Amino acid sequence: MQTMTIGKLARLASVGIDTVRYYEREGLLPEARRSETGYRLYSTEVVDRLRFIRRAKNLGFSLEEIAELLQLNAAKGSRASVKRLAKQRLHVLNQKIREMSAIRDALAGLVQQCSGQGSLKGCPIIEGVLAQTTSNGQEH
Amino acid sequence: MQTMTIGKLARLASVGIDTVRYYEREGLLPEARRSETGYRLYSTEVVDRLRFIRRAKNLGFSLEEIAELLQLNAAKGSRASVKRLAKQRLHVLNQKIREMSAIRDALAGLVQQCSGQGSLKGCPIIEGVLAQTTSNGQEH
DNA sequence: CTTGACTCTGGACGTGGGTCCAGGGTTTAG
DNA sequence: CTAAACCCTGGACCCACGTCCAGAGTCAAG
Repeated sequence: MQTMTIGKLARLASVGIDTVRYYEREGLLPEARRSETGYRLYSTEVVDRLRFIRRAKNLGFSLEEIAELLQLNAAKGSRASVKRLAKQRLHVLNQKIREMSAIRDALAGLVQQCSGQGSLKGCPIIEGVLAQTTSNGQEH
Repeated sequence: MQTMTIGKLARLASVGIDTVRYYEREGLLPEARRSETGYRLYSTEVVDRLRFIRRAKNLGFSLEEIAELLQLNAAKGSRASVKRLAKQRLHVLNQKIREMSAIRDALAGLVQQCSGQGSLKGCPIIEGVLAQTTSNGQEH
């Protein structure tokens, strides 16, 4: 079997049919060949491409970044550019993990301090959130 | 100064005006008292409540969870229930951190293997994403 | 031939947490 | 008095990433 319609493709790649069409719209998949009656027809290579997309997504790449990767690939881009992209991703990822860990530690500290008994008056968790006498450099 | 309009409140709490109204709609803030001409009027306590919300959000609580916290507070809920909520949050947070770390490690491995030189053919990053001969227990 | 499974299109809807806008009224400084 | 700066409401819009729907055509099995 060399050619298949969208349903089979979707099944093989473990994505939804709508997702395939969505990726086509978004330019992550090339426009499919059509049968005489308008059905999209795919070769097995597209299964691989879809799996590539799915895995890159699992690695935390956004669809936009994946499109970029695919373009590099198609344009025979250099390894350097791929590495740059991956490093960027890695950086963002590390940043996020650090932030989340800080939050986790703060929360864990509060939970540990809390006896879990008694009324809310003086509950370390509530007070902990109330207190925090600014250390936040927020700002959108 | 005991009472203020929405703009000042928003400035003091470092949030947007629209955000304040949004929180009121969502039940995170009580409906404000109004002036004769319909302006919302706030006391300084509301600044604290807004800051509480902002900080809880910084700790990774969703608005829904924050509403729950505030209700516990208002209903004089027990410390146990607050602790339960916080522990839940902590659990989810740890889970996420673990997942992200796994992804980070996978990506870091690929980046390290990649020389950054040459064409894409044989680039460990691209191949790494292509390969991954299923280990994914994804689904929907 | 009919039934059911499959596909097509265009467009609406969903999430979470806001943000922005138009078209009005109000308050304050000069 | 006028202009600037503030406030009101209801509703549309934003992000990413899809998901679902209606209404219609197509294909394979029995």
